[in-house]
Amino acid sequence: MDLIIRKGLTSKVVDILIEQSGASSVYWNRRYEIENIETDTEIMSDLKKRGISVKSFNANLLSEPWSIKTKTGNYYKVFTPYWREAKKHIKTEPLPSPKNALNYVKKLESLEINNLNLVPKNSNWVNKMYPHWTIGSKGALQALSNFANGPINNYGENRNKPAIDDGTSKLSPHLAFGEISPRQIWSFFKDNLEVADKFLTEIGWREFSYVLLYNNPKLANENFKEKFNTFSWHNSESSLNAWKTGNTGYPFVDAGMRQLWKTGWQHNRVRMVTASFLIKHLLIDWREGEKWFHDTLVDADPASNASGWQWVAGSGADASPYFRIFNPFSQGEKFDPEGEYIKKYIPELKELPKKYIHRPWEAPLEILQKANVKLGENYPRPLVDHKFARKRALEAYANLNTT
DNA sequence: TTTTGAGTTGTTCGA
DNA sequence: GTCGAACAACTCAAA
Repeated sequence: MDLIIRKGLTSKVVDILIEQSGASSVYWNRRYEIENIETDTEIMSDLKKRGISVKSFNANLLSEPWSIKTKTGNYYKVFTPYWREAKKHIKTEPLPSPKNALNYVKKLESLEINNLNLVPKNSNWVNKMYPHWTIGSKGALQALSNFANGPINNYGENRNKPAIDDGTSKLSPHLAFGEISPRQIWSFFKDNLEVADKFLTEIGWREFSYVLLYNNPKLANENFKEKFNTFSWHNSESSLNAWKTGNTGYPFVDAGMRQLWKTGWQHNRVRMVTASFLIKHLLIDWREGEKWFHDTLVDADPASNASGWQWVAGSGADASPYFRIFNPFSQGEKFDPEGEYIKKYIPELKELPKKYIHRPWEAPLEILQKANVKLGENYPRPLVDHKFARKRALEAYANLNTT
């Protein structure tokens, strides 16, 4: 059986395929963004009217977002009780493979994937990403097995250290593109649920994010908590650009933003720090960060990305408390004590001793000179003072409750 | 209906 | 250097 690739308006393409193949049934896997739900619902009802059998399935999630409910029948808005309940409903046994392979009556015409211009030709940024990822389900299964054969055992600790390359599973892009399903992952660990618990909880967050997105289709655009609608975000194109390009003057933040630009991915621990910096140190609207991450991440997921940004902003369900403002250099000192992560993505700082690598602005001039660091020239000074920014954010968030 | 306990990942300050 | 408390008030979920 071959994969048939077609291009065009979904409803039309499906019609043409039905006609060409003589199909009497159409099956697909469900999607959860509002536009896709609408498209799929429309096509489903149209096909049914014409006597064609239609079935849709869940291949993307462990549980359908509408299936896990509180005692009063509402969807969960707090992760911990959600996950406690959701875990009870997970079926660990995958379905058996079909007995008979599907056969087409005749061979159908297909577009060539290489002719679709899916990958930009006249740019070098895309080539930089290939070494970091093996695209496709083979790459996904390989990543899963590599992770299960070792790193999972130290996941609780190593997942917070961005310099450790295999501290996390790196499965996110494979999940985002459907190259692996969460049920395959669950089933893989079904005899070691205890060992994998911390990791599987992260899969749980992905599930929970889909519950939030399904029940709040505008999760990426509108504050989950309405009181945030009056928050007056700062509008600074130059600060936003400094953040995007990794030029805030805080090495841990900048390393993260440069990792994102270079590899299409950013370590989870660092995502929290860079997001917190944009929102709380710069007071820039979380939606700006959400958009940038959505554009640049190879694992960009409409549910996880939106709910993650709202969580950091404090505007989301079960959100991070207002006083949780990450310190952009002490996070680095804590989770990258040797500065290896910094050196990897900011080579300009690689000669700096670790004592100063997370806060070069405090280094004596002679040490900076010896390390060939010229603040304001080959590496920026801090965009904002941490103490000042922290106080300013706390006041802005306090205002939220009194207005 | 009311009550109760809890809520991913932090930082700072002062004893 | 270590440790506990404070940093607000609110909403959620279950008993």
